[in-house]
Amino acid sequence: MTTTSPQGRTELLRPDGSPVRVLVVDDELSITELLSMALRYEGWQIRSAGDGTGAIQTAREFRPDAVVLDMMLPDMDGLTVLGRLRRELPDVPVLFLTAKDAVEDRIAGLTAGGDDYVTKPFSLEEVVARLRGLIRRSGAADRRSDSVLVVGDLTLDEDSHEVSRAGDNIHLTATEFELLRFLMRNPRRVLSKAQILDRVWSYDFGGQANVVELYISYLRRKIDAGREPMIHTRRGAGYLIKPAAS
Amino acid sequence: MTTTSPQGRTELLRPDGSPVRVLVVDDELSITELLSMALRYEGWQIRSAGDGTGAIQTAREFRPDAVVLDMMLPDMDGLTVLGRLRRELPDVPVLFLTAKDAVEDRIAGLTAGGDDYVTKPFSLEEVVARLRGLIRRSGAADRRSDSVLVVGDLTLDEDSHEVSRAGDNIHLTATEFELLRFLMRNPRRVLSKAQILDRVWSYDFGGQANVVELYISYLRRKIDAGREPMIHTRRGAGYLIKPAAS
DNA sequence: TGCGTTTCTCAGAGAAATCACAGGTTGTCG
DNA sequence: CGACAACCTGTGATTTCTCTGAGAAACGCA
Repeated sequence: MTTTSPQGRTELLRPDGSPVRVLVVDDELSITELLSMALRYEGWQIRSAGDGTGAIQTAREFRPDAVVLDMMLPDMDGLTVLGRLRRELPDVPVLFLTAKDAVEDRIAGLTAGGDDYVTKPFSLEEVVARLRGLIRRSGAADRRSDSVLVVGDLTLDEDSHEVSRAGDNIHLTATEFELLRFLMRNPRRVLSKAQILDRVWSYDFGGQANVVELYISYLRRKIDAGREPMIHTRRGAGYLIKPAAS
Repeated sequence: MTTTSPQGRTELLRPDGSPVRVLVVDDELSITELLSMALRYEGWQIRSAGDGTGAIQTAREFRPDAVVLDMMLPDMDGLTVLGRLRRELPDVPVLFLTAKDAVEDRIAGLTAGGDDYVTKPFSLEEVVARLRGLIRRSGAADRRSDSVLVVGDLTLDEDSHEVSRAGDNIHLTATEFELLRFLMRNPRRVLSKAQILDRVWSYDFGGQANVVELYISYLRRKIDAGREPMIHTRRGAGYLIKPAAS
């Protein structure tokens, strides 16, 4: 089931109307806190654990609808945790966190059951998007929820990664896509450059803050080109997207 | 009966609308878990057993619509298990798992009765496809479900392994065929290289991830050659297939 | 055993994406 | 109106990703 909150954001809910529950497992406190904050902001209920033992215990009692699991834990191997987790909750989808260079060996076979993974350092938008995808496909959330964001005549499909405005297909790069997704998931709301940087770029991004301006500029060229603009600047505050009319 | 899930995937269901039930029998825990995960993701109900005794017991109580049976079990011969299984469930189709070099006439003889087999190491696509075939033919699922995938003017017959585009027959190698089947079973959805590798290549594949690129390249040569392309790259995300128009 | 086919590795070419930098433009406020 | 800050965007260097040819190894079959 989906509902639309007063701010215009669409939330995933479970069929009985209660919030989705997510368990976050990582040994770095900074990561669990970063994730917990971001996922709570999605309206989900979050618990976290710092090791495998804690993860199993919490899972047993908390019964999450999805799990975010770092493959590198202090007390036990990620695969072991996965196995025990599966024994407790056979159908829960898992989003793996893994170091970029470890992708080749350990991850093999893990996405086969419909699970997914992101590599560290990740962007929060990416994690949230993938979790939403997992939860949606697992059936923990209402099946009616779909993967298409719509603002005015602008459309973004999270499954096919297709974007179109007024029927015209628009090609976006990966970063442009994530930025637009973030804007469209928060229509009519001003998002500061800092917020955008925090959500769309990876948490260890150390570059100039004006990448955001740059990418907004790219997006405008592709989306607003010769049309009624949808992306607006609020000088000193940030950016927002809204339907062209109004 | 088949229904189409929100992702556009087609699911097998039993005539009464309940999910198909599959029993997985293998002594290696990693294999039963891999299979359970993948088959659950198909929307099926899974039970597993680690030896012949357990298999018989579980079968008696679980009444599966199909069985995946490793021929090499610790406590008894695969044929013995099969015999007892048949006593419990005379009509249930069986998918044998067997080591590559052990493909004797014994197996060949057994499959004459409508059963089937795959050799280890297998790919999940192969197991799923064969199971779907067995279940479909056994009548446990609705007969109307058929074995032809269609995307635009591209057609793939899972039974005859025939592929054609706009009427022209296209010869594919085994790997090309499985890759295309996976793409066509998930049309208009971006599939990452990791997902493709996990589903289409065998679970013990330890090679370079760029085989996927290579085989996509092969497929394009055969399917898109001189035509409107159907296979598309989403840089940084993966690949997807969709009808040429649109 | 020998030959054609298939699978896969490797590596280089090429294309695309990302980002820093810097000069130009616009808006705001005294 | 002028000055400053915020914002926009062209240019190009660098990095990353993808494609594909060539050939080695494994396989299947006669």
